[in-house]
Amino acid sequence: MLSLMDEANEERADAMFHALSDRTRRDILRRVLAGEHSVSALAERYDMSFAAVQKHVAVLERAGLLTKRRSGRQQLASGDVEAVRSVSSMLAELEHIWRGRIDRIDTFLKEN
Amino acid sequence: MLSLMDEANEERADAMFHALSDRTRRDILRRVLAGEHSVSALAERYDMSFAAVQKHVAVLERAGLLTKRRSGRQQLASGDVEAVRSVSSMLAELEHIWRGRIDRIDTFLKEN
DNA sequence: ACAACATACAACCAAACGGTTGTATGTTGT
DNA sequence: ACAACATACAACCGTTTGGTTGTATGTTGT
Repeated sequence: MLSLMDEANEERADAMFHALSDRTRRDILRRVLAGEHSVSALAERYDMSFAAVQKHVAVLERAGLLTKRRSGRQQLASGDVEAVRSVSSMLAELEHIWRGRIDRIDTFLKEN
Repeated sequence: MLSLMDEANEERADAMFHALSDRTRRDILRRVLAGEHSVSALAERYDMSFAAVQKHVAVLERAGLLTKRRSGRQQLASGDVEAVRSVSSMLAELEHIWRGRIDRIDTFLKEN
């Protein structure tokens, strides 16, 4: 039960950090967090094929970092700030682990 | 000048997010944030070869997420919380971009 | 001195990644 | 109806990734 949820969380983490590990994808994410953009509007901004940009958008979508909604023949992509926050909270957990270590050191120093 | 700094930052971001995109590496990072561990002590914890774990440690080190110090024949790895914070601040920048969008929407709604 | 240990690194391999081109499927405007 | 547009997706290709084994180098304790 617990390990299954952890497994799912780790999988989400894998997908999110992987999605964020590419420059073009981070740039796309900035644009779609600032506002809705169609896939072709996004593609115009980069020096690569439409298909390449479309794949990057798909990676971000699979990671949950953006969602798409249809508007006529266009697919409008929009950044999901909640997903960004969930990545932040994973990092906050890491910082929390570190703080525990520092607290242990402080306690040791004060008691000796 | 500015673009060179951005280039360096993007490269750091690439390395950090890539380092964080692997389960085993995130787990290693948790351990070394909690306290110093030798590479072989870390390797004992995982169902893979010593060399594989050593490579994971090297990836985390190149990304600046951990540092090593020699102690006799051991190499003690320690997590760098500042690097974790710098990743957090990249995400905070994304959230800031999103907030700008929301503010623009709010302003529009109030003025109309 | 030397055996055991801790680490690093090269060479190799299958799988995944980031890009390409080409094709299929909807949607729009005339 | 149909030409143009917007998107999706398959097939392919060179590079990178995450793993392996084997070997070299340094350090320790007896």
